[in-house]
Amino acid sequence: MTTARPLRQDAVRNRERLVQAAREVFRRKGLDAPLEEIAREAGVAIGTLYNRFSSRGELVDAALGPLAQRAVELAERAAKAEDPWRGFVLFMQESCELMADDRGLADVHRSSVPATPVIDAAQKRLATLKARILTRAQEAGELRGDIESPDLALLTWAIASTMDATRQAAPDAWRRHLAVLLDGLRADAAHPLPVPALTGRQLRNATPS
Amino acid sequence: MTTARPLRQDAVRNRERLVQAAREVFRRKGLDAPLEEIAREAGVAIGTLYNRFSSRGELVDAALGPLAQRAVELAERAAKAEDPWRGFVLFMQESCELMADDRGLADVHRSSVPATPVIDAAQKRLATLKARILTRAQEAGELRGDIESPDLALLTWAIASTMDATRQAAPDAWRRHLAVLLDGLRADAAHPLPVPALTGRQLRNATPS
DNA sequence: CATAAGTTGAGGAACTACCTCAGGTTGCTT
DNA sequence: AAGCAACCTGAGGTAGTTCCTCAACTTATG
Repeated sequence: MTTARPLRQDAVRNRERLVQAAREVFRRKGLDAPLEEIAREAGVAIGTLYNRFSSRGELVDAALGPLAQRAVELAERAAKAEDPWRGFVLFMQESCELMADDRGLADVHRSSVPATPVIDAAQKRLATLKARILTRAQEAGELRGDIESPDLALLTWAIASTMDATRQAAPDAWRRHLAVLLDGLRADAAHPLPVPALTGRQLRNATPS
Repeated sequence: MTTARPLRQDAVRNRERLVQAAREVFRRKGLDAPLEEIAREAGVAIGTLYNRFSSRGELVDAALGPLAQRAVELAERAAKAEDPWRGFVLFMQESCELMADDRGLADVHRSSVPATPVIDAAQKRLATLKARILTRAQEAGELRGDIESPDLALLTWAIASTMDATRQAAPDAWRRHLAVLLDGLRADAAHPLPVPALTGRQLRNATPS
């Protein structure tokens, strides 16, 4: 086992600055933002970034861990809402709000992320909760029954795309998009769907933007 | 006025090959595909491409003109369908089918195109027809009344995104997405929308993917 | 103050795509 | 069939991006 020697104080400080900067840059530009920009934002040389984080993944983990946690907590709340349909709507809306505010977090939802332990765990947990939220709303008879988890993933994905497109011009435009989708997701609006849902495998094979 | 001397035969042949190749490559990769790939597909040197087409726009015009025309014809048919709602659904469905088959054409719908005369004209015509199709369906009481043209543009955009994502893994997945959207667009499914629609200006300022 | 830990940032490597132009080839005219 | 202009070719220059390294310098710490 590797005995980790404590970091020097300036190194600790720089690490913290880098994490902050990464959070901010990822928020603005998504998880594939140039690392050099993060170093600049942190007021630190690029070499220092590579000293502290040997890969983008480590930095993503450090920066997005807390945020991903918030997304999970949100899902947990929604999964235990008294009214299953309201829980579903709540989840969709607040997830989207988080995504609208943070491109990096949107990348997590879209799974367009370099796999990292922390993010992976959050995604797994999210997947479970999403399935529960969906099933509950269906069993309550409010959410249409022919929708499956992968559909939800795809729709979320689509909303993330309109967000990316309209973020500058009209930061709230996605709310209309989501509202129309939600209306289409109600059981009483349902007309038969033309093709079967994606399998999990197909969804994983879907290429991020 | 410039007297255009006729092209030499080999030049004519190469030009035609380039247009064919461009159609194919744009179809697969979208309108920002590398020009070198088009030249390769045409079995012609890159210099020749630049001899025949001084800009990407000219090539786009030559390659997509006919296809854009088809999209317009489709809209014209839909705009004069006996049943306005069926016309609307038809338009959405067939437009999406064209987009699913041709990434380049999807770029036209998304307006993520270097402005060219031919494409511009097609887009203008399409915009008019779309507005008519929408209005008719609304006046028939089938399409929800709180939807406006820019909404439609955004939704089409979103579907194009899911297409891009799932094209390989599940080429028909977008049909489910569209179906849910259409259900949400019916007048009898409508719940009030939370924010105003995009203005035309905002839509134009929206950034392509 | 000695030393190891840490920082720095210019610079090399690897892509990608664009566009040019000198030199070779070929169609077309007479 | 000769000669010329039109055409084709593709290596190579330009430009932008991002990644990552490392020798030289600085500084925290015991």
